[in-house]
Amino acid sequence: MKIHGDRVTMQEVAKDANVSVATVSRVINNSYNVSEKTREKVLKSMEKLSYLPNSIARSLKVRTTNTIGFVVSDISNTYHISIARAVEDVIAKHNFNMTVCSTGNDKERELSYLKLLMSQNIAGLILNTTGKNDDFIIEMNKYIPMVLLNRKINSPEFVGDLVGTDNFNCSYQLTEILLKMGHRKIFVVHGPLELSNGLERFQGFVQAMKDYGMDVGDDYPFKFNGEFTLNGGYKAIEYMRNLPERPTAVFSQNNMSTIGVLRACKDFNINAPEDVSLVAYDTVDNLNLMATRPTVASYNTQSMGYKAGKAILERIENPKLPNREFIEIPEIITGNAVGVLVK
Amino acid sequence: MKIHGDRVTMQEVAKDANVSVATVSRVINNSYNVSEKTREKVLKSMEKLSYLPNSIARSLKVRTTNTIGFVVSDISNTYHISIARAVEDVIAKHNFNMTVCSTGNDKERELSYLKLLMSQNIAGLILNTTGKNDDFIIEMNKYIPMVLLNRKINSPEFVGDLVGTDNFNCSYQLTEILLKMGHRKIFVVHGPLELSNGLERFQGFVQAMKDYGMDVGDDYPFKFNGEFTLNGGYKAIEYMRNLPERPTAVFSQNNMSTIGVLRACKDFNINAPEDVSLVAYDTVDNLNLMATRPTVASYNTQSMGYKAGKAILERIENPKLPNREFIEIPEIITGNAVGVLVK
DNA sequence: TGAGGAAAAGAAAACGTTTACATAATAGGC
DNA sequence: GCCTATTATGTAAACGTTTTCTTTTCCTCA
Repeated sequence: MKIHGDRVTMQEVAKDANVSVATVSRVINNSYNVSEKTREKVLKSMEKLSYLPNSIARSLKVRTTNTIGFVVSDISNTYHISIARAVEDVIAKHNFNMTVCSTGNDKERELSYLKLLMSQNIAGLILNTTGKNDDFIIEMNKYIPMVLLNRKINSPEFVGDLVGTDNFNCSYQLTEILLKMGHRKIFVVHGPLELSNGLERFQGFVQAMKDYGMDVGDDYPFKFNGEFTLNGGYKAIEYMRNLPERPTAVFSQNNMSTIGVLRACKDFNINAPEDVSLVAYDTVDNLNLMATRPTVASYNTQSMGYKAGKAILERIENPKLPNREFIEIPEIITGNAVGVLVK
Repeated sequence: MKIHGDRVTMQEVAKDANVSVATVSRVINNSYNVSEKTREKVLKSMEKLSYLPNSIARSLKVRTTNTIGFVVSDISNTYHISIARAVEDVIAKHNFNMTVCSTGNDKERELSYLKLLMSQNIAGLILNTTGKNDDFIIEMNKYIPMVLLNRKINSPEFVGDLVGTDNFNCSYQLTEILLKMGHRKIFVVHGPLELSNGLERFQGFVQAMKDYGMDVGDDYPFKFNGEFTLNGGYKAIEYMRNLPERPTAVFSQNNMSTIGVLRACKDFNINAPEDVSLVAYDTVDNLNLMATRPTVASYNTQSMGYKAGKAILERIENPKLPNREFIEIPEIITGNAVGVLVK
């Protein structure tokens, strides 16, 4: 628990350069009132002693850090990590770094991470929330600039930006692809409906169905909450197999459930597009190398991360920026797992 | 740049509870010398004011933080991120969090990240080094406990652990699979030979070839430095196409180059195993869903991350632990892209 | 040459904790 | 009830910076 040795401090640099610590501080933060001669002297001493500033001490004084919090349901989800990677690129240029946290959509875990981050005085937060800690987040938001990822916070008090996708419309569009091909019995593997993105995607599906004359009510047989997880997607297909009537198409509403769906189809020998057609919200890793490729709505996660990174930096600079929304447009990539329904 | 408001401090809690700050500090760190009565009183005040400790101030005093640095070439590489995820799970239980950094194998970027982390007084570092900043790392290592990932540091001064794979033997083994099937003209897409893992994998290949009577010298025609990148893997195949003589098998030595190889094969209509057989070090995402599946040496990255997380915690607790090595055993997964050579 | 002002440098307080040390309160033993 | 040993609490210094306020040094110009 104890650091091995003792690092060299400003005091020592000051002594070595025969100036006061204030002067050393000034050359480090290159403020203007320091003569060229002493600046060089100090720089030389810093070099000689290989001085490294203590960010902790600095942070205590200036009351902010160089760290951005990045809190998502699962950092190992390629969707999230590729956003994170882009964020990193943006903020690294400003000498920021990034603490990443996976909540697993668990209320307690999210809360404890948020508290930890807040106690660590992070400069800003990029958050894909579980939706279960709105009260705390609103409180935290009074101190920490925030950018939301995909999931909104239901409160007028929230101040910050949102980077996300057009859940409703994109979902509508994907559903329509199937509908236009004649599919009507569409099995939807949706996500948690408490989450704004889960709900909106589901609603997009419902609306499209409605517009084509299908009513998706409580008794609609072809739906399953896949929880946006791999396991959930797998279970959805297991469930589907046992239905008295088979759907002709499957619409999985996020990348993880899509992978689950694909694995289950493989395991149970369900072929696409012969047995079912497949469409999916989000793309999956190595899609172009896969044997069975659903038609997907692919988002440019790099661009999303870039925007999120830029947004949080701007918001740190100016915390009272008006709320903004950055909505990404998907690219529809047609796969080989979708076919016209032949009756 | 300025935090919105002012958070509540220990002073205020002390005032509210009508005790000294020392007492508040004591109940927070629940040291023993505090009566049940005042403990309750303080706890109540903390609750009432929703007090959150200031980790920065604490860190300044106790000279350590709750943060682990995780520095790898590319955090969005599924291999790394899934290790990171496991590390996170381990350390989160101890109320640590993790700052992740991608060096892109760039010397300067790695150096600036390491300096930043050191100035931030991280408690420990998990490092997949570029191999280009050994001097600084050795210096840093005097202050910060370290666990290396896959790539060694060439210095007797280094104190820390290594979590890695048995590069030489595993590479040998994969090569031998091809050799036993009759392949002799094996195209090896290796990594940077300055890196310990790059070199050892290459050497494993060379040794296996030698043991089967093939000499892989400077003039061996079937090799290409794919730099452990996707692009590199792709270029390797482009290069291979233009060789006067075609190899009968390809051995790509990390996951990124394997993806590059697979994409290139697809683009150039090179079929496996008809045209070439494919083996690979590391597995790739969604392998089981892919049309062309190389035979791979798959590592349990979760277990590796678990070990790395555990190791760093132990080392933080006790910095003068002897150096340790945790070498993971691969699972060979036979794919459909490997075939016996028919002359 | 000397006064005045600008520029450079220093002294010291502050950021919010922890902790060694000092003091006050309590309990136990007679 | 008094003394002592113990436990509980308080005081103040320290962690390594930044920054305000002073003081010193250096010019410029009459």
